[in-house]
Amino acid sequence: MTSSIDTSRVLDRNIGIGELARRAGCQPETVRYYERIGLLQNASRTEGGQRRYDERAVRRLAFIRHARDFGFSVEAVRELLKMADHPQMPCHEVDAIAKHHLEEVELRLQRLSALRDELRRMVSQCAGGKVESCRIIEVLGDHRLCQHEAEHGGAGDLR
Amino acid sequence: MTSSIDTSRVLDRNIGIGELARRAGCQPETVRYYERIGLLQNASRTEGGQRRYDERAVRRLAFIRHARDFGFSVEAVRELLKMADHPQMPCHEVDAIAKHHLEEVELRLQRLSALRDELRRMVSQCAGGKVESCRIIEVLGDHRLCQHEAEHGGAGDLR
DNA sequence: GCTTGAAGCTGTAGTTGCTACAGGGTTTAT
DNA sequence: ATAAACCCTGTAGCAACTACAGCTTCAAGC
Repeated sequence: MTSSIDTSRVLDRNIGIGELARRAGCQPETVRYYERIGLLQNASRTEGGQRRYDERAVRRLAFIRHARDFGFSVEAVRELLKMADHPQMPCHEVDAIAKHHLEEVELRLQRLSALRDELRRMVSQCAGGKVESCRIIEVLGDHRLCQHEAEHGGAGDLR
Repeated sequence: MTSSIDTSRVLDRNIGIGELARRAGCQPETVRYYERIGLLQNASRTEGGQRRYDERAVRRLAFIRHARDFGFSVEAVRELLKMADHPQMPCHEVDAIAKHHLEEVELRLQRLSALRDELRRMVSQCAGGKVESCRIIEVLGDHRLCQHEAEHGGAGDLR
């Protein structure tokens, strides 16, 4: 929170990339990266060429970081920003992006919990003897030992 | 010479990279990649320089793919293979790798389900009006609107 | 005004685990 | 002999940063 007495005018254009990054919870490199890929517009510069930011930039970067933390892809964030920049637009697109993302998250959750079950089973069945008779190695070596069969060709991106 | 009686000997060394890949559920490029990074040993070659595999290679590749599908990193797979190659070793290391992986999966599950809840909340609260009053944009713009507070600096890798 | 240490600059390369070419050569069946 | 299918190497690309190297600038203290 900007507990400001005045400072606003002085500080406003006086935020360096380090402080900006710290306040939004990322690295300066990430900020420069976002600028390079166009999520942040080119910052104003000092005479010496260093970037200087204001509070608006802090909010924008925080928005980006927050959306990224929510797992939105950079491209989705780009869309969301575009919409956030145009408050008069109807928001069904925002909604669509979020819903689509929600679906993907739910899918990943399903896969991941199936994976967890299988791992638990593997781990619990390992008697702790020799590799020869290790249940984990066995299961990994023989797909038929898996409990759930679906998508046998590969679990896809189950990160 | 190639009398059809013992196909096993003839066929055994006669698996091309395409068939190998198909049987293990991946692409030829992936096989070459695994060879390059040392997960698969250098294949024997025909006079013309094409790779030829046997059944053992099929099993090894299937093991790798299966472990990867389980979300084990390539480095973890490398360890697991080393151990699978030495059946007389005690298997507690295998167990440790699997347990460690299980923990990570469970952590990801927790984060992901928190994320799902938040997304559901966001989506359900969006009234479908203008972006101006869009709950989703609001939540993304203001971290304090999140329900769960933990790890406020960023959710880390919550894919 | 000068010095010093922290912070910032650009550009490039690395990360993970593949995938996708381009531009050739080989195998196999007919 | 020829055509189709397969395979080769090497390089570049993907996402989303991160990590340098080798330099310059800024801000604060004296």
